[in-house]
Amino acid sequence: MPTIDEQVEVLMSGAEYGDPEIKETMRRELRERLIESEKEGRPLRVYCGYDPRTSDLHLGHTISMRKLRQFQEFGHDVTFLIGTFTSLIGDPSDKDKVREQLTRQQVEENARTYAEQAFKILDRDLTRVRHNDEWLSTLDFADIIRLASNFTVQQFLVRENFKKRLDAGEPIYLHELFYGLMQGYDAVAQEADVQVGGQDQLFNILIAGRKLQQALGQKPQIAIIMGESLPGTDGDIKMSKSLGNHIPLLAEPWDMYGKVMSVPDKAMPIYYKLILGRTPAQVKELEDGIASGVLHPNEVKMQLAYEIVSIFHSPADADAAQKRWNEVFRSGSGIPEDIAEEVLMAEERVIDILRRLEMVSSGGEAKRLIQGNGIRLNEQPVTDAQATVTLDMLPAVLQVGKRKFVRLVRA
RNA sequence: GGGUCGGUGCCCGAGUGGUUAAAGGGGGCAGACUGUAAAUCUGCUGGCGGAAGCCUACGCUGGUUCGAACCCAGCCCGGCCCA
Repeated sequence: MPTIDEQVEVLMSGAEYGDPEIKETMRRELRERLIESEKEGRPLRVYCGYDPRTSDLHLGHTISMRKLRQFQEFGHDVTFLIGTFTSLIGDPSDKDKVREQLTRQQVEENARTYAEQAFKILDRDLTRVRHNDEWLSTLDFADIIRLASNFTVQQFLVRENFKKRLDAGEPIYLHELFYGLMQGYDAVAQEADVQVGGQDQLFNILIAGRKLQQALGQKPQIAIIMGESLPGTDGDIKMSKSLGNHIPLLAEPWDMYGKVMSVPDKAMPIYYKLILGRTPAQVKELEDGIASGVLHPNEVKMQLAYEIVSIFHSPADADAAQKRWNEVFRSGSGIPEDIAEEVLMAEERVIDILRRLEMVSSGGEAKRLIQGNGIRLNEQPVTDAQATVTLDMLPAVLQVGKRKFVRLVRA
């Protein structure tokens, strides 16, 4: 087992607070708490919360999960907290979308798959999975007012997120203030020693959580705020489902592989660092290798995709995805072997086949694709919007763009 | 409650009576090229229809008009200022 100081080094790595003094304070408190823990033989209670409003976690979430894993490896008590309560309430900020409120069942279902996904990183046997409606749903209005009385509005308004919107004249809903409060109460209810989160959670963890714990006579939790966030497939903006630049942990191997390959070259180093856990020295070696021409960027990216698929699926799946990638993009034929087959019963228009198989979303889209040479039949661009496939043309491979295929066969 | 500004296509945002399925940007998709679904350049970017054409769309509901995103009335929602 590493020494306390070594542990502190590992556990604080990657944490940033936008203020060196806070970082020092957190480092010091963590060290003290670790010593205390060792003396009392009591593992630290560590947790990170995840919002189950959407059904899938993505690569960006794995950064905090890796951090939890580190605590786990040092023998601490890790809780994977699922924010079921907040999801049941629903967030009315998208008011004109009338977001359908998730039912308890849906939330339960999401929560269940959440933990499954998380176990790709966390140790299943050592992870406590809890839902915050366990304690939040039992508070009554008087409790909430009492909790709220520990804060001033000004304390909330220093939060950058709110300040910016206030200055820009954008709405801030009252319930948003309560979200911070609820999350702070999570820390209280669990008597947390440590909470892990991203930059967007800085306020909730560092201010709301700690303050509330102190007000209620607990020792304030240590905040581990992960400094770097993972850019999405666009390479610039933080990965998020709502921006559509995410890579879901549940993505199929081939899709996951391709999505990683679509990440711009410039983002490769940070992926190696945050997702594969390469050390700064190793990352620098990669960068230097590419710069000097020793390493080929395409090979480096394929390696990245391969390793990521291996982690979240299996090496065998990664092999298959890579093989297919080579077939489609690097060999002459461009048609992979393992594609779906569809039986054609009678002559049918290409447009109708595509629509029937949901390879296009509308007839208009199909026509546009045909105009742009985006649809191929046996590798020949289809140029006539009315083209049909007759039975004596079978078997034939119909292709949309570079990555959607179907093999049409006789009955 | 009063004043005022605003609500436009996936998102942001122009448009203020007719050539407006609605400028521009982002995003997305496709093509070329390549080292990949990187980068770069180009094209496309409501639905149905073989086509002619039809339908839907500028917060909601009515109205004026040959014709409305655009004018009028009421309503709903938001920002700011005042109370």
